[in-house]
Amino acid sequence: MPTRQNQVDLAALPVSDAEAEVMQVLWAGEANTPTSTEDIALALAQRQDWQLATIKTLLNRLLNKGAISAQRDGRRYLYSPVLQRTAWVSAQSQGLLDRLFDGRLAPLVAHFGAQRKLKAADIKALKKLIADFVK
Amino acid sequence: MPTRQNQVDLAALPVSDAEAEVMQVLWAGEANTPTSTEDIALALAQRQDWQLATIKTLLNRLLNKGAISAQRDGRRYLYSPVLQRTAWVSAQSQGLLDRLFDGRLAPLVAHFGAQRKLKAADIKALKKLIADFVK
DNA sequence: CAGCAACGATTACGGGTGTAAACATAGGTT
DNA sequence: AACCTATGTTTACACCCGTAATCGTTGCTG
Repeated sequence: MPTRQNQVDLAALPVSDAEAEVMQVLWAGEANTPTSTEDIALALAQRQDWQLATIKTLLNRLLNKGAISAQRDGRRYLYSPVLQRTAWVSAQSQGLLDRLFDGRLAPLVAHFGAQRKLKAADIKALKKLIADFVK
Repeated sequence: MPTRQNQVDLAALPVSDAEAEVMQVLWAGEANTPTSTEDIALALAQRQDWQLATIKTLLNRLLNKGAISAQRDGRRYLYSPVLQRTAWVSAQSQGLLDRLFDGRLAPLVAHFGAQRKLKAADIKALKKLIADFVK
């Protein structure tokens, strides 16, 4: 019963908000270095007010979902992300676009523009991005 | 008690996915015309395979949340959105930006670019948008 | 006027989620 | 050797959500 791992379609993995918070910590480790529960707890302490037990629960759920993997390290485990951040971000973003903007990016940008949510700096950044895309 | 209505901060209203589906129908009514349960059911039948009872449940939950209002019309009610689509879309979008892109739009666009998720038409549309913003 | 049908209101129920406490176990400590 | 403690595993529990079925009421119909 150590390393479970129901092989799953990673793209469709449902990761809850709290679980995502844990993933962020794993992803933050440069080069996806395996991370101990303790280090995860330390990192999370900055933003969440969770008991250690809560973090352990989330790690277990992520393990069972196959979103992370664990390798023994003495008396404990070190965890690594299996689900990659880029894939998750893409799925989240595309999901929102699909639900609200007919799956396309331009309407979202237009929405922000119409709502006057764009500062000059934002517009400038976008302009530069687009220019680079064309190239 | 017919018209409940706990007055709530509309911006922070948590509308679930299924509830949002109902809202979409109300928002689709031109000029936010009050809509009957029957018409809502008809509209939803296109996309969802829900029993009438399910729709009634969702309408009630939305009513209790204050996301919609109801006005009697004989033996039934006509429903209108209280939460406006634009506000909801903004909240959803901003939420995603905050969670994944440091609250800014450019990084999201950059992500799509980096993932090669942008077709030429998309880039063209974006370019035009940006140009108009500057003006 | 008795019964039916259309509505809304109430109740239901399993699964996911946030948030943990309790339990089990294996090293380290005295 | 006995105990403490860190660590993972199991169990808990309330609330939200998807999805309805059932109940109650009030017009309509024959």
